Amino acid sequence: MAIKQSTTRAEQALRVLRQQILSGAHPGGTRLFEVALADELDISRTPVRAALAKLAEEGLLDRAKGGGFVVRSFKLADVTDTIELRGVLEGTAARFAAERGARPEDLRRAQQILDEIDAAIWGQNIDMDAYSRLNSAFHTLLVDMAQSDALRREIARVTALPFASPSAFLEDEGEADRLARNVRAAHEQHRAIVEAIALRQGARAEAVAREHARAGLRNVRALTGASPGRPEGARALALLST
Amino acid sequence: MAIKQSTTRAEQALRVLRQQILSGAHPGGTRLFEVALADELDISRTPVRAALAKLAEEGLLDRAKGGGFVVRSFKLADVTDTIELRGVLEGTAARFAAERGARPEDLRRAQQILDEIDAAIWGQNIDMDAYSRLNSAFHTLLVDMAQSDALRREIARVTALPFASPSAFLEDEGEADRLARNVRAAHEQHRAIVEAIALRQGARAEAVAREHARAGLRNVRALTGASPGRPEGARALALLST
DNA sequence: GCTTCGGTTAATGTATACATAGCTCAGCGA
DNA sequence: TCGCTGAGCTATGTATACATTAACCGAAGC
Repeated sequence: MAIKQSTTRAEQALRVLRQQILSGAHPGGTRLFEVALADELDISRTPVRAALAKLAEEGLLDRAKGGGFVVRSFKLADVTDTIELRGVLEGTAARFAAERGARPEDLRRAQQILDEIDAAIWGQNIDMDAYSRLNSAFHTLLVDMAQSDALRREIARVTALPFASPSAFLEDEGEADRLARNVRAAHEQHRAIVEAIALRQGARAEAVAREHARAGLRNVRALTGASPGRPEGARALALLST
Repeated sequence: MAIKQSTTRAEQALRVLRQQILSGAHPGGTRLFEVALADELDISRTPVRAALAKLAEEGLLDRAKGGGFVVRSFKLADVTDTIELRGVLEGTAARFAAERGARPEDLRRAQQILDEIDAAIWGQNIDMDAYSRLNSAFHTLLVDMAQSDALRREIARVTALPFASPSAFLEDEGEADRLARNVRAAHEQHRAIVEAIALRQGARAEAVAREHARAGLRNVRALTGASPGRPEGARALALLST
C-alpha cells in the first residue's frame, strides 16, 4: 500500500458501516455480504469481516444461522423495552451508589454538574448543546458512583444503541416549549437522584432513576404517535423497522 | 483438506479456547497470541481470530488497546455484582410477566415445572440432575413469560458467564444438608414468583426474583469464605483471579 | 405433475504470504 | 551518564487464492 494511513482499514469499514446502519441505509433484516461490502468500500474481505464482527458485538448486527451477518431489526417494542431496561440498570447504579456510599469528590462533582445544568436551562432559552453535554456527564458520573465494573459494562452495552442513550431525542424535539418542560422536569429528577444517593436512600434513588429513563419513553411516543410517518428530525429512530 | 469435518475450524477453536479459559488454563490478564494459539491448535490464524472475536463478544476476553485479546480477569466483586445484576434482570422479567400478563399456556407449563421440581426434591435424597435441568427450564420460561426480546438478549449475555447462570454452583456444593436446605428454600421462591405473576403482582414478582438470585450469592460466599484456597469442586469459580 | 438427483453458483471458511506498526535494545554521540 | 536513533523482531493488519458448503435450478425419471 502506497499511502500511509492513521487508521486501520477495519476501523474505516467499522465507522462507515455503523453510520450507514444507524442512518437506516440498510433496513432491518438486510443481509450484509462480505464481497459486496468489500467491493463497495474498496477494502478487502478480511477487515470488512472484522468490522462486521464488531458491529455484531455492538448489537447492531445479528449473526445468521449458517454464517454471515444480518442487520438487526428493531421494532417499537424493542425501543421501549430497551429504554425501560436502561432505567432498570441506571436505577441499580443509583441504588449501588447510595448503598455503598458515593465518594465525596464524586458527590461534589455531581453538585457542580447540577448547578451547571441549572445555568444552562435557566431563563427563556435553553442552551441545548450545553445541556446535552452536561446530561451525558451526569449519567457517566452516576455509573461511576456505583463503583461496579460489571454494571458499567452492561450499561455501556445497552446505551450503545442510539435510541437508548440518555441523550437520545434531545436533538429531535420539535416544539420548543414541550422540550423546555421536559428538560426542566428531567433536571428535577437529576437533583432527586443525587440527594437520595447522598442520604443513602437506595430505594428512592433506584425508583427516581428508573422513572427518569421513562422521560425518554415519552419522547418516543410523542415522535411516533404524532405523525404517521417518521419525523425527519428523529435521527435516533432511523433504524426502526416499519 | 482430506478429512471431512462436520464443524468448522473456527467452531473447534472456539470450543477449545472457551473450555481452556473457563477451566482457568489462561489466568485473567493473560494475552492470547494468534500465532501461538494457531500453532498449538494446528489451525490457521484466520479461524483462530474469528474464535477470539466471538469470545470477546461472549465477555470472556477483552480487546487490548493496540489490537489483540486479553483474558478478562474477574475479581470477587465482579462475580457478586454480576449475580446481583442477574437478579435485577430476572426481577424485571418477572415484573414484565406480571404487568403484561403471562400466556395461559406458559402459566400451565410453569405449574408443571414447579410440580416436577417438587417431585425431584421431595424425600430424603434430592435428584440433583433433575433439579438442575428443571431449574434451568424454569428460568428459561421466566424469561419467555416477560415477552421481551431486548430483555431476553441481555439476560442471555449476563448468564453466559459461568458463575452467573441460574444453575451455577449446583454441582459445587459440598455438604448435602446445606444443599438440600438451599434448594428447598429456592423452590419456595420459585412458587412465589409464579404466584405473583399469575396474580399480576409486579412489584412482588420483581422483589422475589431479585432475592432468588441472591441465593447464588450466598453460595459464592460459602465457597470463597470456607476455605482459604479455591475449593476443588467450584468449577464455576475457576476463572476467578486471586 | 411431482419428486429427486446432480450440477452450477454464490456465499462463507481457510490458509498463507506479505505489510505494517510498535517495542526492545544495541550502538553511538553529546 | 544520558538520550537519541535506527535495526530488527514480533505482533497484528491486509490481501488474496483456494476450499467448502448450501441453496437454487433444471432435467430426468417415476
